[in-house]
Amino acid sequence: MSKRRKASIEDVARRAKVSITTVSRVINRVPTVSRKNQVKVEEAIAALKYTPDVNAQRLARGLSNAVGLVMPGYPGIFHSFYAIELIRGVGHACETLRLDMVFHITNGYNPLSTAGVGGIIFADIIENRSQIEAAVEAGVSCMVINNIVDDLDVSYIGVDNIAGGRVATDYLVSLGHTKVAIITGNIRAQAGAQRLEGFKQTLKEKEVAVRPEYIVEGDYSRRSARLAAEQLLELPEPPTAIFAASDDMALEAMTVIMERGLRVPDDISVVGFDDNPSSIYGPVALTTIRQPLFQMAESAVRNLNAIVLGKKKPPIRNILSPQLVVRESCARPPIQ
Amino acid sequence: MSKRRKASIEDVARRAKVSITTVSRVINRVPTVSRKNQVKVEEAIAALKYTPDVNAQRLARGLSNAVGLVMPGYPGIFHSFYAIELIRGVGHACETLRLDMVFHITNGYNPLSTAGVGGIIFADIIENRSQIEAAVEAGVSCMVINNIVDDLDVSYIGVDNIAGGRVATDYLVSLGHTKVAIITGNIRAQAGAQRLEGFKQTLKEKEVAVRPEYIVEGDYSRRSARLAAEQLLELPEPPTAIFAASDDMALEAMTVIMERGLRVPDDISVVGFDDNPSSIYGPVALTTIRQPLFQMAESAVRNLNAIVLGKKKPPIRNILSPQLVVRESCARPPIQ
DNA sequence: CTGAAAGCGCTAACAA
DNA sequence: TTGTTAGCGCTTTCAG
Repeated sequence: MSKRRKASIEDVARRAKVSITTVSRVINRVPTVSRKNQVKVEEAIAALKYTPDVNAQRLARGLSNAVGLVMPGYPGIFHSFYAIELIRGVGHACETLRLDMVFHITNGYNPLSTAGVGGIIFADIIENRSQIEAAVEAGVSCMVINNIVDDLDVSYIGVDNIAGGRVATDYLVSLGHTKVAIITGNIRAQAGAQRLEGFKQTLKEKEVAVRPEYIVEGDYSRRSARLAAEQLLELPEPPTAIFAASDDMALEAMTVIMERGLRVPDDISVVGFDDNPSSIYGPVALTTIRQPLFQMAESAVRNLNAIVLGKKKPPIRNILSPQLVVRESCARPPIQ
Repeated sequence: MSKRRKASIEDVARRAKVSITTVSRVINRVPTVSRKNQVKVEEAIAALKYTPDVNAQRLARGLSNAVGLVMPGYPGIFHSFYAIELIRGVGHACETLRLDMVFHITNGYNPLSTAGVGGIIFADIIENRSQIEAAVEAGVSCMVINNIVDDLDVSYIGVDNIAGGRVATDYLVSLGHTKVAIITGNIRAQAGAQRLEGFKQTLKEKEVAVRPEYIVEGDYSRRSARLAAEQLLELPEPPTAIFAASDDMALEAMTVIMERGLRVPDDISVVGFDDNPSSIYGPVALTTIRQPLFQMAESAVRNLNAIVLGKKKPPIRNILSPQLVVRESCARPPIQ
């Protein structure tokens, strides 16, 4: 392993007997290079196994081809379909746009090293806005997913979570349920809070009692859902329908229900949120609210990139409508 | 939003009435700065909201404070405890070492942009070695997790997967099982193949038949485990014990078993691999093989960093012993 | 179509 | 303790 210094553009130029500029041109696919030089340079590059130094490129260009993805590091986040889909989506978009994805798992408080990235995607939940404020202040373009931030100069894309909560709840009520419970997501985050809000709104409008004991807090983890479901089932008057703020939690709730010898949907109806494909494979396919996470993430990257490149003017704001996907986990309530 | 150009080190120097070098010194905490200048510079930095340009730093230092994490993007990877723990571990270590984590999800074939990172961690499965070879060739330090690569100048850390497979299988056999099946991991990856290898070795040594129909291939996803478990249970002579190459798969297998009205461990024993905490919460706590993924990931980052900084000489190679964690999912086989 | 030269913002000798 | 200066490797005017 001769630890020879990495070849630089100068080495290539020398070897190809052209100027550094010409080499730069072929690297960047600038068309104004003669076929002959083009070939010479490419040969030199191959021979020297030359790869451009991104740091030098970024410095010279004054632009970074990296996008930051920041996610809160609370327990369970990584076990959520939600987070995973966003990572996949961002990762995929970065791959096709040849962007680096700088991934930050954060507690939400530590200052972020916004440095070195062209833009930042704040994914998932933000309990605390200091990081995003700092990023805006530092002049870095920001894109927020699933969290409406109208008072800052940032873009966002997300689903209408209040509407999502409403659609789910409305469906359950329309089936005839009056004892409907919710296992919430993290309610210190906007998405979780809004899903709950939609739930309450609909119940009120339909004149169905909103019982405090039917509102139990989860955090998107299966574990929290198990606890929540157990708590719900042990109630003197258990609900006949449960809306879980994520499919993962809905799945776990179904498992708990079945473990107790009850049936879904005969005894208890369940609706989830996300449209996680794995919710099709269980014993009972889950009725859910679809939010196109992967696409949202991809779109976030593309738009952010366009902003960074100056091709679009921020803020870009995009709220999608969540959609009910009816499968097998809901039915009319059992007759008393 | 006055899009004023970001303050540079020169602006700070001018404002603090010192040289650029002095500013650089306070940024980098070089002790030889007078208290007075120190304060002046800090004030200027605060006033200008200055943050160093990492690209310029990296270029000047000839060193990148970023580490790459590359993971294969095959379906299901992100739903695995395995991948998640590694991401968390790497992320955590990066956070404490103030390193950027550049995350690459790859198909294993596309050339990696190794550029711009000080070192690369290849996590999880590598079906194809071209990327790692390219990285080595490019002179980037590499650290491979859970995959022994002795013929390349790379470091690795991992668990002894053959031993893991042996321990699990041995435990089952020692309980008296003779009809023991395996749901493998991705066997195109070393870890998956070795777990299977350990399984076979032990069976042979203990003179228990290795039946082909008892070896069914999974890919660490719950879905694949469900399919595998169903296939196993539908055999004319179903196994009395199942070793799944991940806890996720073991959990899914248990679910399938229970759905069919069979009991764990009374009818069928199950052992997993990982020691995923969520395998404690189900109806039957899972017996499993522990591999300290989070710690392995952290250690990978620390060692890699030490190598990049020249504080340790590669290759650093570290194979840990997996450990059996006995809980409730295994018992003696049922009496015929 | 090509090349010379001026930076990009910072670090690290080296001198003072 | 401080400042001068020469790069780090690349892009990008601007002339030719």
